Amino acid sequence: MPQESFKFPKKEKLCSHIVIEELFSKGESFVCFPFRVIYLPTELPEDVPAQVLFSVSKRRFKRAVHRNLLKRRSREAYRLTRGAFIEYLEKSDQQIAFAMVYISGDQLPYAKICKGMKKGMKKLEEKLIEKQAKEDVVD
RNA sequence: AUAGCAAGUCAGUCUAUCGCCGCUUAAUUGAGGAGGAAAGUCCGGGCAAUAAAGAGCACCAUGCUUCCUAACGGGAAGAUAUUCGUGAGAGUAUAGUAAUGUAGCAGAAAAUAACCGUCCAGCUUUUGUUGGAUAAGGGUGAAAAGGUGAGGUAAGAGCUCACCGGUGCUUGUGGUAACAUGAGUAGCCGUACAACUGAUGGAUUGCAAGACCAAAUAUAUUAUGAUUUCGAAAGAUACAGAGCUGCUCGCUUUGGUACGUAAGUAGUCGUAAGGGGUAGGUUGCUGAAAAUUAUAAGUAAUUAUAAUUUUAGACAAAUGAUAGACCAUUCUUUUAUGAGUGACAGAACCCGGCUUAUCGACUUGCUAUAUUU
RNA sequence: GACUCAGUAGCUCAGCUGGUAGAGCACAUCCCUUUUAAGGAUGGGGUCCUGAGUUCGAACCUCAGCUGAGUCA
Repeated sequence: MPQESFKFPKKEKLCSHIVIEELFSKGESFVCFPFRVIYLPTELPEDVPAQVLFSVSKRRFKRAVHRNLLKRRSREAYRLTRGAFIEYLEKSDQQIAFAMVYISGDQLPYAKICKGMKKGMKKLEEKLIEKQAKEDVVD
């Protein structure tokens, strides 16, 4: 068992204008309590399995401090829980871009966000497996 | 002791593990990484681009004095008036009214005031009416034409006088000055505001400014190759007309058709160069009107000198999470445990202010009340 | 990040240089009509976004705040 890497460098953040626009116009989405996940398997400019973007609406949280705090918490949760998901992607040789949009009305503590994140990752993995299975059938 | 006023300071602390951002190193090696308001974007600068000979008008801002400052609509120390507070103190206002403009409603009249009233004269038997004098009185209004008293008068009136209030001029004293205060003298003195007058300042746009490098795609332009279209003269062939000549050959000449070449024109395709420039990248970007400490000058804002230090630089945007201990505080209650809370708020080109938000704690000076000595 | 606007009746808007806040539609009542619509008459309805200031007096002028739009790649 190789030691799990908890690093989260800039390569794995979604920064490209073009990919983001494509993601929000073409991507599919589902809700998983504190988050709304939008995903799109595409080719990425960097050599990594996945790129993520975290977003907190200005409409729900007026103050920059609160938005920052929630983004940090969700980023931290992703960093610690994504191990299995990345492993799966590497095995199946896919690249994916996805966005996590925070939709809860109040500020949740770290523990709840972490729970939601775990559920979200699992669900996303299942969806991808389903999709690939369909493609295989079509081929 | 309680309650306050002013000025200022701090903005929970420490340890471990796993991370993030840029810098650095041979190396996860090393040392860093959010505020007093980073906020609002309300003023003033730096910096950049564009524009510009100069002047005036318009427009906008400011408004007592002296000082501070790179500059300001900011600040410091004062002046006058006024409001709040028992008080320490706090707030607000302050260019000018010569000409021009405005002052709704009410009121006789809103700035060269005569509606009622008072008085005089004429006419009229009286009631009344016409002409004049008069600002003492009149339910108004935000504001009513210096105030009080006496003299005076037909009735009144700064019409005259005394005292008081205010104004202009001359002048003494204090103060850098605003101004304060005293003496003399004059006319007896009409309010407020402004778009009006005068003084000072203001070019516009903002780092998404601007500068540089530059894939992919399309391509101005240039060079070159291939190909296609158009295509003159000369030449040759056949045909037609005319002439030499009546006919044929031949010759000369005209016409048009086909052939075919070079220069040239236009298009298409390829190759090379190439400008502007998109994605993206680099720069602008943090060493500065810098910070800290000390000394000196000044009532103070602030300034000068010396020493020390380098102290965030991201760009779909870093500065976090978890665990434990301590600190402060709230609730419960078995009084030493348990549960909870930790203000406002997050750099975005950089400075100086202003304004707004803010839990709790501390320092210095001062005030009021009560008690004790 | 920088900059520019707006907020007035249930809705859409006027109100320009301070002096009683208005129009259209909508609503209510009455008239007209056999009835409805249309038409006519009358009426109600306002924290002028909020709070200070200037002024005798503020929807309007000044300052601070709140909310909602827009422009710049």
